[in-house]
Amino acid sequence: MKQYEHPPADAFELTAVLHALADPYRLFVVRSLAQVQPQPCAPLQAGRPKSSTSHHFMVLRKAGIVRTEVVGTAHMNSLRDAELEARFPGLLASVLNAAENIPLEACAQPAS
Amino acid sequence: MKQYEHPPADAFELTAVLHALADPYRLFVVRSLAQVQPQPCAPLQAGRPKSSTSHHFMVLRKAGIVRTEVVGTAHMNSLRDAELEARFPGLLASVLNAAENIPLEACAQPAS
DNA sequence: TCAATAGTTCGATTATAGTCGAACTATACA
DNA sequence: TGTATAGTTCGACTATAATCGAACTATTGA
Repeated sequence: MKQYEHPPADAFELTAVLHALADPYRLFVVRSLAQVQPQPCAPLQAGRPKSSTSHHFMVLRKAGIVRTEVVGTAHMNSLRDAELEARFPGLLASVLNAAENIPLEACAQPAS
Repeated sequence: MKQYEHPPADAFELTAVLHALADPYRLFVVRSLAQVQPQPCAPLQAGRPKSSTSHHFMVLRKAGIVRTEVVGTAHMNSLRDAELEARFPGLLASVLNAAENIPLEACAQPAS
């Protein structure tokens, strides 16, 4: 049961985290995980092909925002919220709070 | 004395703000302005040509992070911190706080 | 009115990032 | 031992963004 590499919290880079959160679809994923955790990739695809979804999850993983555990055929994703909070206090919370005005579905759409 | 267009606070877009802050040089500008405010562009160039500097200030202005007032030949920049705080509470503060570990000079370098 | 200063705009170039189909891997389960 | 399911990897293409020199605009102050 091969698992993923995840950067340790002290290797998180602020600009990488901000960049990862600056994409509407990735923000949708993060918001969805904040509500239901953990979740596999499939229900979060929002109409994208699997290859695009996979790419965005990789960006989130490399930035340290998401942890992915392989459980059978499913890859279960959860937020590394405690580690992010320790490293960048208040950052994720303020982003999630700021996103609350935006309809969740609107975020999910592929580029218009 | 021609002035700039600045978006109203309720038109700020979260992803645009995050994208603007996700660039090392722009983060350097924002951190510098947080320390000394207002400042013209010139002392913040950090070795870049004027055209690059101008481009980055435009991104910051369009996102609503920076306000630029034309005063004589100088363009005085300041953070729209109160408006950002009202629109996205805690966001700018947590980014500035998170950036404190990073040496300010390191941010300023053009891409390595 | 002329030079100097501060910054913008333009256009070209390059680099980075997103998108997608197709082939591939790994697990589960019949 | 198939076959279905979940997700990755690869490679090509496209879109977006950064970079920079050169020409331009606006203001100041001699």
